[in-house]
Amino acid sequence: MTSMWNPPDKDFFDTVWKIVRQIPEGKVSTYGQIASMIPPYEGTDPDAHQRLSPRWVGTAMRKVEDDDVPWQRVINSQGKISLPDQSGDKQRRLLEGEGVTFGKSAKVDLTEFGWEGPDDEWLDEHNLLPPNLFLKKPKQKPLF
DNA sequence: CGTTTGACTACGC
DNA sequence: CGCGTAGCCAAAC
Repeated sequence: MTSMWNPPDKDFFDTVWKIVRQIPEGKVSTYGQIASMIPPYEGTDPDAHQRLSPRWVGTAMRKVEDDDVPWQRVINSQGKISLPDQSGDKQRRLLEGEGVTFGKSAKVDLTEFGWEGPDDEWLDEHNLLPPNLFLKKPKQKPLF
């Protein structure tokens, strides 16, 4: 039930779009990183604090209609584009037009182009969490 | 109202 | 590195 969300937003699509609008030109973020910024919410089991699955960030990108949401700046955790070839090419061209470069295996170097997230003040204003930059094991160095 | 569906990810080879 | 797989979970149907 959407009313049980911690943030005041009515549904998580708005929250996802709001975050994606903060990604600056020339930078990229990942589905998992965006998802990690949204606080846990109460699921059907009150004890289980659920987090938004990165899949839903992808779903939110698919539903983007407003031109002010830079959907092309969200790629997957491998640094690659998660779209069928034709649309993927469009996304790649858009990013290249912003200065993002693709290396071997059509991968973006996240250490160079990865967005580190909004500043603390913005996060606080919107009741969101700092992005989890530790993509794999908790005690690992951040990937970017 | 139950089933299917992903613009995902971590992990094991 | 690449590839397959299990888990993911609200929305769409």
